[in-house]
Amino acid sequence: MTIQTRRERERAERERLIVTAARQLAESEGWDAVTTRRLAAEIEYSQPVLYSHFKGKDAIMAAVAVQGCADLAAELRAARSAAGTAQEALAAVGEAYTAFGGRRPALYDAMFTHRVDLPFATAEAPAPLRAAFGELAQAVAPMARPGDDPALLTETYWAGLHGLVTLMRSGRLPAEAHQRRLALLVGHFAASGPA
Amino acid sequence: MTIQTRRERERAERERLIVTAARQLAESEGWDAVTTRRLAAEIEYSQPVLYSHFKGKDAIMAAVAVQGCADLAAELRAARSAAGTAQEALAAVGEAYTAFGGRRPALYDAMFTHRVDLPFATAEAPAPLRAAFGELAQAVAPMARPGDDPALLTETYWAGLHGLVTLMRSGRLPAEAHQRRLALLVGHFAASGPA
DNA sequence: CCCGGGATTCTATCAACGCTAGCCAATCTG
DNA sequence: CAGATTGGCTAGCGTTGATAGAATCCCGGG
Repeated sequence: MTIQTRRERERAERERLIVTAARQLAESEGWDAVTTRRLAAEIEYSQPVLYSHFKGKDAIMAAVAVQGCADLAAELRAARSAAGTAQEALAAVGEAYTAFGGRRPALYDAMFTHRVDLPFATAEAPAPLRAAFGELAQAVAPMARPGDDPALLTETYWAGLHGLVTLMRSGRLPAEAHQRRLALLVGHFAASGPA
Repeated sequence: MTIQTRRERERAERERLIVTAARQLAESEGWDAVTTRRLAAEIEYSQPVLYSHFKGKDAIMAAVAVQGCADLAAELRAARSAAGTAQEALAAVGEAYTAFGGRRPALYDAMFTHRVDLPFATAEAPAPLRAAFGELAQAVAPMARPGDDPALLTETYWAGLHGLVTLMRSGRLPAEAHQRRLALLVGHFAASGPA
C-alpha cells in the first residue's frame, strides 16, 4: 500500500499547490489574471492536469474560497476575543470583517461575490464556512432582543457588513467615510438599551 | 442641417435599440447570454456597430444600469408615497428595494454588482442614480438621530439592503427567511424611540 | 443625369479564453 | 522481460471581446 499512498500524497500536495497558486495569483493580479493557462504555467504542469483535480475553474475558486473562510474565521476570532464588552466585540468583529474585505479583495470575491456552488446555509457547508459564520454569530447573539432569532440577526448584520464591503469596493460608496458608516451600522445593531 | 439632424436622430434611436435589446436579453437569459454577436444579431446589425456607439461591452452594461436606476427610483418613490408613517415608509422602501433585486436580477447586477466606471457618489453621477439614492434618503432621513449624517445613514441602510439582496441571490442566505431578515434590518434602523 | 468623395457598415480576422480528445511514455504486474 | 494501465502532454475545438481594412451607400456638384 505504501506506493499507492505515496501517489495519493503527491496528488494531494499538487492539489494544494494548485489552490495556493490560484490564490496568490488572484490576490496579486486579480481573478482576471487567473486563467487556466497561466495557472498551469505557475504550477509547472500543463493545462489538463487542472481538470484531473477540479471540475473546472469555478471549482478551483471554490477551493480558494474555503481557504479564505478559514482565514477570515481566524481573524474574526482574534478580534472578538481581544474585545472587552459585548458591544466592543460587535464593533471589533465588524471592523475585522470589513478590513478583511478591503485588504484581500480577490479572496473576498471568491468567498462571497462570485457565483459558486458551495452549500452555504446548510449543515453540509464546509467547516471553515460554518466557523466564520459562527464567529459572527457569537458576537451578534448577545445583542438579540427577546423574540429575535440570533441566527437571523447574525445573517442580517452580516448582510450589512457585506453591503458595506462590496459597495465600497466597487466604487458605489466613497471609501473615506467607511469608518463612520461602520460605526452607524454597529450602533444600530448594538443592544438598544442605553438611551 | 436637416439631413445631419436626421442622421443623429437615427443614430440615437439605434443606440436606444442597443440598450433595450441588451436589457431584454439580460433579463430573459442572464448577462452570460449577452454576447456581442448575439446582441448584434438581435438588433439586426453587425458586431462592430456596437463599438461605434459604446467603448465596449461594459459601457453597454453601464447604459443599461442607468436605465435600471430610473426604474428603481420610480418603484421606490411609489412605495414610499403609498406608506403612512415614516416607519412604514422605511419598511416599504426596503421591501421595494429587495423585491426589485429579486425580480430583476440581471438589471440589479448591472446596477450594483458589476464593476462599472460610472461616477456614483459624486455630483456628476447620472441623474437616475441620484434619484434612486434620493428616494432612499428621503425614507431614511427621518430616522436620523441627533448628530447622525443623514446621507451616511442612508448609505448604511442601503448597504444592508444590498447585502441582503446579493447574499440571498447567490445562495449564501436561504431565501425563505428573507422577510424576517428584512424586518430585523428595518427594525434596527427605524427610530429607536418607542421601547 | 451622373459621378466623385466622405462617412458608414460589413466581412474577415485576431488573440485569448475554458475545456476536451487522443497520443505517448513511464510505471506497475505477471 | 513482455503486456497492460495509469497519467501527463500536445494539439485543437468552439466562443469570447475587440479591431482592421475592404466595400457600400449616400449626398452634393458638375
